[in-house]
Amino acid sequence: MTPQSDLQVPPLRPAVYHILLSLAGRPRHGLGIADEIERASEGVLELGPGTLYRSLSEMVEAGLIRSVPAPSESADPRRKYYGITPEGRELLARETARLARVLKTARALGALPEQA
Amino acid sequence: MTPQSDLQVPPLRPAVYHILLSLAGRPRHGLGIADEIERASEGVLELGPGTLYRSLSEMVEAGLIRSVPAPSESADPRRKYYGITPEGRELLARETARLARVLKTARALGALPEQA
DNA sequence: TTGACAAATATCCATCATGGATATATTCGT
DNA sequence: ACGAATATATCCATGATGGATATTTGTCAA
Repeated sequence: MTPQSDLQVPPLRPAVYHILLSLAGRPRHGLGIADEIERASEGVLELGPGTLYRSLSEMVEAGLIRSVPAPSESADPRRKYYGITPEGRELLARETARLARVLKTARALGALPEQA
Repeated sequence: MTPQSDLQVPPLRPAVYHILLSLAGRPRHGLGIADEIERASEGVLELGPGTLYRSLSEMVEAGLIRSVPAPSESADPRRKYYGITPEGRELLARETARLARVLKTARALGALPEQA
């Protein structure tokens, strides 16, 4: 009965978190987001088109990201660019802080191959 | 056709990762694992009984954890204790290292409320 | 000791997130 | 202008999750 995922509070779904992260630096368009996520994760994370465009719609609806005009350099008008909103940045910060606490715990337990 | 989750390679499902983490320090029994995860995450992460016992079975099957004799202090023979295996510890280290890289990226983008 | 309650494990089911296939439109290169 | 490629969008089968429920077993007090 209660919704399973709020999209507004941690823990964030991995797709939502990595989309926010990929937009933290600068606006990107749909496939550019997917490419950046795959690049940054060294191929470990792949975002299918279903998850990608569904997540983008939900995140716009939730006010985490919004449509922005295309950067002048890009001429292809098919691309829809998205930028992170202050709300999205706030949520990204909260989830990142949570991850940092998890990692701190893991480090304290010696759950790392080396000091990273 | 290809299995969606391998359970042997990152990215790990959150349930599997946190179970491994909760067992890194010492063996625990089923509900003790769930309690520890909820405690360590300050109530953010909850593990339902479905996910808990299903994950435990899969992880034993995959050789990530194994049944261990109960610590002497505990008298209740209903409890089944699990300990992490070397394979589980190795996987935990790999996934933790991946998280560390994600966090490093997030920090570089200023996606943290403060230095944590 | 016995009866009531609580704890622990286990299974079932509805819901929802995911990835890939597919569809559609539009642009680019030649 | 035409074919190929790009980008977005939707659909569907699969799988992961949480909670309800079931079952067993132990604890505790009277």
